[in-house]
This record gives sequence, structure tokens and C-alpha cells, in this order.
Amino acid sequence: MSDKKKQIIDAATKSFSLFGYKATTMDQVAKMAKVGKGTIYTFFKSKEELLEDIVSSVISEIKREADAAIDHRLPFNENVQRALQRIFTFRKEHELTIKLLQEVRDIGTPAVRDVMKRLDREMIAYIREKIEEAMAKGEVRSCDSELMAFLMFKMYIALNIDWGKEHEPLSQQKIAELFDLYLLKGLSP
Amino acid sequence: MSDKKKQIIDAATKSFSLFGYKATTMDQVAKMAKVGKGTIYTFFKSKEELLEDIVSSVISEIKREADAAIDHRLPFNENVQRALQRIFTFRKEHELTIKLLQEVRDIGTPAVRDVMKRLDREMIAYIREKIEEAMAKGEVRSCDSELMAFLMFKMYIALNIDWGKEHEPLSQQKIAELFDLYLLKGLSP
DNA sequence: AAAATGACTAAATGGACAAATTGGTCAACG
DNA sequence: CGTTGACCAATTTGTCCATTTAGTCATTTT
Repeated sequence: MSDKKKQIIDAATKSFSLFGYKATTMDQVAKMAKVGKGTIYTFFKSKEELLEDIVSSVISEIKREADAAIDHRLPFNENVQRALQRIFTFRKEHELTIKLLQEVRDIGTPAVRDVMKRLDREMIAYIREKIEEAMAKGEVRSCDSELMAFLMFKMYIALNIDWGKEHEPLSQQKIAELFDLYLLKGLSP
Repeated sequence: MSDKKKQIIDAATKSFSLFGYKATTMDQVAKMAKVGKGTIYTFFKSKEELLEDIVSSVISEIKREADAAIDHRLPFNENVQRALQRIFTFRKEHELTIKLLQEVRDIGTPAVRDVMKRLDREMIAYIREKIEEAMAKGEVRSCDSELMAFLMFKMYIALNIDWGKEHEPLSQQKIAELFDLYLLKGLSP
């Protein structure tokens, strides 16, 4: 990748993280990246595509991190939980995802909504892969992997994020227990 | 309840259902109810309280309907599903709840957000009661009933509402199966 | 020639101000 | 005493106009 493209991506990432997508101007990105504004448009056809590219990188990074959390000697239920935990820890701790999610909640910028929806879909697709691998190995019984991944994702959000809004947040340990008891029990072969 | 109060409640319910909370004016309600505007304020201290009272009635109505769906000769898992099904069918089919939920999504009117949050909390409390009754009878193993009710509620939303946004909606039968397999299995004594 | 640039444009946004609307009150009424 | 609608303060809406912004492209730089 060219030097200038990297500078642009770095600058935009920093600005999106700091001010959000809407409040970031292309002039600002150009200045921070120390390039002319026109240069940005030789690499990206619009502001929206710039965001999409950056979020694609984030998605790859999250998948890499989730993969790193997986230990193939451990059973499926343990691994899927480790992966989910990493995914949501990332979302909660990385400035860019924090800022973008906040922007969706507070302003509802359509471009950001779309891109965060894609992030969700990709995370579900990732979990789905893991389920299918486990199914192939006979670690879990056969099931609709898309639906199962969707359910795991939603349940994790419920436990990890939603519950904490009106109650004392659950420990990772407690979440793991519940996950095991209620969701994974039904999956055992 | 006085005649005039009923007229006011009926008019407001109709107007909220038709135009939403924000787009309903107190003058309009007064006119529809064929009373002076001041009369409204002898029964309700504000527009918000009028909404709250109406939603309280809706909550009671939903609970009554859910209760009617329960058959004490059937096992817990069957009954809890029947109740949940009724609850969400109500939300999807009644003009008032449809309009108010739409208003929260599209405009985010704070008063409506608050009142719909309360509706959710009350539904969870209702499910919680059913769980505790079942626990007392030994139909399900002992557990944190609040947490369990919360999980059931969230899972039902995921299956009944969220899944359908990006996939072919699930049949009630399929939802029941999944519910049984994944959530209720972990609850069996 | 290819890559980079920033002045430029059309469109969107925001601010300031007036006009209209609305939730809530209360003196008067029957 | 229950009811009312004219009235008020406050918010919302409509309307300018100035500013800002995403995106383009003729020109410059390499």
C-alpha cells in the first residue's frame, strides 16, 4: 500500500475515533494526513467508502483477535465463549468502535448505522464458521448454523450489555456459566 | 370512573394510536373527547401522565391476555411460551403499541421511550412471576428468576422480531422448538 | 506521463429571528 | 363544584442568509 494511502487511513481513523464520522471533515483528514484533499479521492471514491474501508480493517482485526483467543485443544463451548468475549471486549475498549456506536445511538448517521450493521453481520458470520467447524468435527449436533450464531450473538449482547443497563453487571464467569447452561447444553451431541 | 374521564382516555388513546404521542395536541384530545381542555387537567396533571395512565391500562390488558393463554394443566415450558407469544402478538397487532414503538425508533420522544421501557420491565416482571410460581411447584430448578425472565424476554425478541429483519421469519412452531431446546432444557429440574 | 494538489461549485448545514403552535393555568361561568 | 376556553410562557416551526462541506477538475509537481 502506498505511503499516502496509509497516511490518509491513519488520519481518518484518528479523526473518526476522536470526533465521529459526521463531525470529521475531509479537509481535516487531508490536513492531518498532510496531503491535498484531491489525493484522498484518488484512493477512495467518497467519505463513506473511506469509512467502509477502515471498518473492514477493524473487522479483520477483531477476527484476528478472536482467533488468537481460541485454543484448539479446548472444547467448543469454551472456545466460542472466549471468541465472543474478545469480540465484545474489543467493541467496548476501542475508541473507534465506541465512538461510532455512540454516534449511531445519539445521531443515527445512516452511513455509520450501515457500517455497524455490517460489523454485526460479519461477527455472526464468524461465529457461524466456528459452529460449522465444530459440527464437522462432531463436537456439536447438527443445526442451522446461521440461526445458532445469531442466537449466540444476541444472547451475548443481552448478557454483556443490556443486563448491565438496569442491574449490577454480570461477571465474565457468570456469563460463561449461563451461556453454557442455557445455550450450549442444547447443542451437545 | 367518571364519564368525562373515560371520554378523555378514549380520545387520547385514539389520537396516540393514529398520530403518535408527539403529534397529538391536548386541544385535539379535548375536542375529540368533547370536553374543555381544562377538564383534562382535572383528571391528569400533564400530557405525560395521560400517556402513562393509558399505557398502564395496556399493560394490564396484556397481562390479562397472557393469563388467558395459560392453561394450568400444561407444563411450564408450554405455558411460558404461550404467554410470550400473546405478549408479542399484542405488541405487533395493537395500533397504540405499534405507533408508540415506531415513534421511539423514528423520533425517540423521551416520554414515549420511558413508558415503553416500563412496558418491557413489566413484561419481564410478569414472566418472572410465572417462573417463581413454577419454581415453587418444583416444575423448574431454582435459579435467579429476574435474570431468567430477562433472558427469555430478550431471546423471544431476538427470535420473533430481530431475526425476521434479515431472514425469512420463523414460524411460531419453530420458535417454540428453539426456545424449548436452548433455554428451557437448562431449566429442567 | 502519472500523481498530487487546492481553488472551486453545488448542496447541505447552521444560526438568527419572527411567527405559529402547544402544554398548562386560572378567573369566570352555570 | 365541576367545567370551561381565553390566556400565557415556552417550545417548535418556518425562513432567511451566511457558512461549511463533499466532491471535482484544471493546473502544478514529480
